[in-house]
Amino acid sequence: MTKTLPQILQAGVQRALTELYGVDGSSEEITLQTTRREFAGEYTVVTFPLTRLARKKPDEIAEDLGQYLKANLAEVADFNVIKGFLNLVISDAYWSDFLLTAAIQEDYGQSPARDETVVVEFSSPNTNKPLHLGHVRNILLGWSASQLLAKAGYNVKRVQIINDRGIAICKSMLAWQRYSDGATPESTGQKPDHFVGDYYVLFEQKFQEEYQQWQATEVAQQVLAQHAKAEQTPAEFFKGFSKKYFNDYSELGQAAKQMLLDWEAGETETVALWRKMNAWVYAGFEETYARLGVTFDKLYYESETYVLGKDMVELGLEKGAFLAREDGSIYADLTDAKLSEKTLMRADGTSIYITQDLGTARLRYDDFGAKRMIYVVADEQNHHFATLFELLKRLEEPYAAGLFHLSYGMVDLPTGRMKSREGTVVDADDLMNEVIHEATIASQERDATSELSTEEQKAIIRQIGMAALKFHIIKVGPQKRMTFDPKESVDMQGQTGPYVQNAYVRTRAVWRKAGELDLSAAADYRDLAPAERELINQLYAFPALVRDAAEALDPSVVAMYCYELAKSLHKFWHDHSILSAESPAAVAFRLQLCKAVGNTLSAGMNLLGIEVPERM
RNA sequence: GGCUGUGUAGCUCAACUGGAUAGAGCAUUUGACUACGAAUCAAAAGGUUUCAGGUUCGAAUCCUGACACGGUCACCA
Repeated sequence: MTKTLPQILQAGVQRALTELYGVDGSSEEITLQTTRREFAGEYTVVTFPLTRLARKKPDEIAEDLGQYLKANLAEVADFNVIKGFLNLVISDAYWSDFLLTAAIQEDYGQSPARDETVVVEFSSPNTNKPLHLGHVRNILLGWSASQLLAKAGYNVKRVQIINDRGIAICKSMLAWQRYSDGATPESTGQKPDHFVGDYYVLFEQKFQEEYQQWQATEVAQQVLAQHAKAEQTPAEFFKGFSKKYFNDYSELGQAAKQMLLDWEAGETETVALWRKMNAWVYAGFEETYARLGVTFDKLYYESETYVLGKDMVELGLEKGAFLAREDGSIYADLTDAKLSEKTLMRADGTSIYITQDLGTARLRYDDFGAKRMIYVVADEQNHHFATLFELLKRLEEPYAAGLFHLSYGMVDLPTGRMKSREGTVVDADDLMNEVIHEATIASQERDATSELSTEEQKAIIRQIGMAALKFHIIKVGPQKRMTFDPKESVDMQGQTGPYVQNAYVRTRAVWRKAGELDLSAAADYRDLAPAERELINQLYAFPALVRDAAEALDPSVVAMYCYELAKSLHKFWHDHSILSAESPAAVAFRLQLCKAVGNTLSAGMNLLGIEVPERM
């Protein structure tokens, strides 16, 4: 392994401190950062922290260090001092050599494989309705995170747990049973997950109707009189009462709950219906996943995992990690970990939601031997995962230290929060159709691919539309709650996916035009232009950036990087000729530069799950 | 109320984890296609980083306290 520039410079400064001032500079006191764009140079030493050691003024230290580094390090060609900041200019020879030997490699940025498996769980939908915008953010994050980890050398397993049982799917089932008249996705021509989702919506409608009628009854008025607070209007009260109504009064609620019981009892007809409707949903999901370009290594089904975990609770009890109450229920006291008491098993021996998560974690460890597992789940479940991880830690599970909740903010619309009950949910399929539609219009205006077949054109347009959508979502840091404006998501100019794609397309176009050329002269090229230095410098940052992003599980930094690199390419393109450059050396060098930039843009976008077309 | 996240240009987001004059895009105004692709480039304008203290050479970033908006605090999933 050759040393990186920061390592070389750091060591150089350390030696300089010893030789010039006779002091030992520890690496913490040497702050090295990349130089801001408005100054000459690529790396900057901040000398303020060194004043105590050297007992000199910051700018004098900077001057001393600059002289020393320029004289003693081949990599440092020049320097300038502004206040206490020492800006170092790296030599053209170093950059040129780096570009032609390292950055040009096909797999540039790929870390060597390590013998460590990471499981990434994402998407994990319910099966009662189709995927929506919230899932899209989840899926993009999960996919990118897994790509990043793979690029960083990990062996990655992508999984999801499909929430295929429970009251929600029973609602869809019941509504279908009562109101469908035997309709199927085939008979109506609908996408099958949408078909099922429509019955879920229908159930809610029918339930609301029933609820409305009930509110006029005497029973309802009695309930109102007894339970409503002083300042509540009847409408307000009934709004909050709907869950209780569902459980205690509703005929539809009773029927749905009965269906759940039948399912748990393995009643044949119910199970058959459940199978049929879930099969429809899976067919629909598969299509959506395919359009999004994601795949999974293993699917877990809640219907199979929901019974797991009980043995672990028992084990925890034996170990003394968990406690039993007088009624026989089992709980964990997590108050010393700033969490609350958490019940893990009811007195009747039935389990709680979190119990199955214990079991599923163990199941995955057994399946993959992974000591790191990442759960991509929205931040509304922060507390749940904090609890889950604490429990696994107390059970002394071997993978407990490697658990991570990749928590992300939920997606709002400009009009506010998405609410399925109010019908404001943005459907994933509709969204994709919309961006592809916009890409079609934009493409027609430009007419740059008309010599290609219709098939090829459609494929490119799909890639452009999906790039716009994905980039728009993934560029926002995960932790941040984001506002999704559909109008902005179809933008194709400025800080967007298509902008990056366009930069890539340019690097390909110039190579197509170049044909067969002798590129050996590239190494003779001297006097790099600022735009060239900028590009190479950015390329240089890529591997470390990928490693950092993988460690932080933050794809948004990769998105910003791709944008910045594309921007530099566009500027370079505008300022310099490539094929008619001033010398054969310049032509060759710039072509190689284009190749390296193109490769890196492609690799970066691939990390985000975004394809780059050859033309657009 | 406890815990937790967020608050930066009109809008959507950055800021290398304490460094230089807080940066991009969109929108607005203006300029550049007879060039290897204008889905591009260049320029203007836009800020008391929610507020008040503190820590130090230096704060959007760290600490304290407010304020605003989310989330969460089940023997629900």
